[in-house]
Amino acid sequence: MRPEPRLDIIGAALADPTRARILCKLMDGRAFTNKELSCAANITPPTATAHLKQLERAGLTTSIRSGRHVFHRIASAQVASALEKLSTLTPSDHVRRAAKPDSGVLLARCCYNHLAGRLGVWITYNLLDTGVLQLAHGALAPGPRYHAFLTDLDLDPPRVSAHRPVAKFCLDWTERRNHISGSLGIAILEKALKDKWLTRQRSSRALTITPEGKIALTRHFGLSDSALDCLGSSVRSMAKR
Amino acid sequence: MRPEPRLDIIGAALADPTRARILCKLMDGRAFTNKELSCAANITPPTATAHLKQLERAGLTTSIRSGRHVFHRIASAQVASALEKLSTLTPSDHVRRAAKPDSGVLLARCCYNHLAGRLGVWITYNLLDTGVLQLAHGALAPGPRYHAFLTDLDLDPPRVSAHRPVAKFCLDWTERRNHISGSLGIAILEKALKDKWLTRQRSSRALTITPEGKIALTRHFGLSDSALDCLGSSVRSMAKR
DNA sequence: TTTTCGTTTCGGCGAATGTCGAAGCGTTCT
DNA sequence: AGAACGCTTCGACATTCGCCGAAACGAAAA
Repeated sequence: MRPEPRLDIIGAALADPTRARILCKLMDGRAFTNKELSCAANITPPTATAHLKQLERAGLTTSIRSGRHVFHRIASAQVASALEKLSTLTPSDHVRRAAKPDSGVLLARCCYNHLAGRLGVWITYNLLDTGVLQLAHGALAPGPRYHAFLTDLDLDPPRVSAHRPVAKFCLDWTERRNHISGSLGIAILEKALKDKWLTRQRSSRALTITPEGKIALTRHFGLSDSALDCLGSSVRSMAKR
Repeated sequence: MRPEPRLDIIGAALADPTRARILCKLMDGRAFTNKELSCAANITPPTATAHLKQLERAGLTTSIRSGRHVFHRIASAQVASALEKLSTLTPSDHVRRAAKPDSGVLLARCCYNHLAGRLGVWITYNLLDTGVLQLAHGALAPGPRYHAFLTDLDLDPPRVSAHRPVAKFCLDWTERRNHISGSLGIAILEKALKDKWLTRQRSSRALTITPEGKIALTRHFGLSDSALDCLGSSVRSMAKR
């Protein structure tokens, strides 16, 4: 047949709004059951089954049985990153119409396994400003303060290999600006969740900044009150448009 | 509404096999008319119009009128790279069934504006081996022989800025291995086409290596006869599976 | 064992969509 | 001006697909 990639197979899997919602729900990296997903997407379990089957056949998700539950999750980090990249292309009028300013999604959210949203962008630029990371030919590399930063946060130095970058840019669909993924990005999100700087919200990828989190983020990433206000107000100002 | 990216909008645009074929045809970076595309996709002009309208509405393509012709092309490099990344996810059984071993697509093809396929992979590793490029924390950076290489090939030194990497990895859907894009990748393909080392094939992204090209590629990228045979035979060996 | 519950299969309904032929419109060539 | 050509719109047809309710299946709990 045609010696071309079958874009339509994956496209068809993404083509339905309901499936897109399911995928977005799964994009925080956790696994969910049929019932949870059908509830989140406002459909009945039979319909969810059909959708999940399609997603799995297209290779976008995987499922494992555990007793009478079946857990579904994104098939791989590769899939997650391709989907995130695709989100970038969403026509801007749709994003603006869809994004409720008071939802936390614009402020802080997780992107498969690392931090995104305005907070993610902020942290990234702070890491660059303070020399923890630096730009080298358009790519992110450890900077002079890199090891001090790891010690400060009590992080294991991520295994730095040629094939697994410490940090790389990941384009954010709400901000259209880069934030960091890579092993450092993953470690930061893990740390923030473990120490309860951020807590997951029930039914979305949004994250909430706890009081302790505010203190810690201020200390480690220079997230001043005014910066927080600024993040908040820029969210609010978007609502008026 | 939902504060989530509308993956389904782009998904719907990709969902149809015919549209996928059109996109693949456009992925070589050139612009084509309605008629050319309808012919390539085995549909009538009216149908092509409908498809191209959808692609344009989804922001994947752009069109410009020129007299009584309308040329369509991929909307941006960003779209091209997202699509290429998405191609990576194509279920492997479909790729294997679809890829005819004797078509040149596996050997050498262009990926929007740079070189891909086995030749692209080969050249990338050769550039790394010879110190033209080097790995720095998982990213590509110019190596010690970088400027000598540019002089040797009579290339203008691409503008190296922090925001426009000289070279970056681009995952190939046939090889599942990295090859280079970025300004250097673009320059190499341009040079190869201009000096007729490679010629485009009529109706696909595949490229043909000319006799002069073989000599030049041998000189500049160490592409020995045995390496060529190896590339060819590994193509052949894939056919048996 | 019986009950409960999560998941899946099946059948049917309604909406959306890919396809084409015929016809209309605008540009270019003769 | 007239003919040729490329693109688009329109109408009609067949197919696909999302969705749900009812019912079946299978594992856990009572």
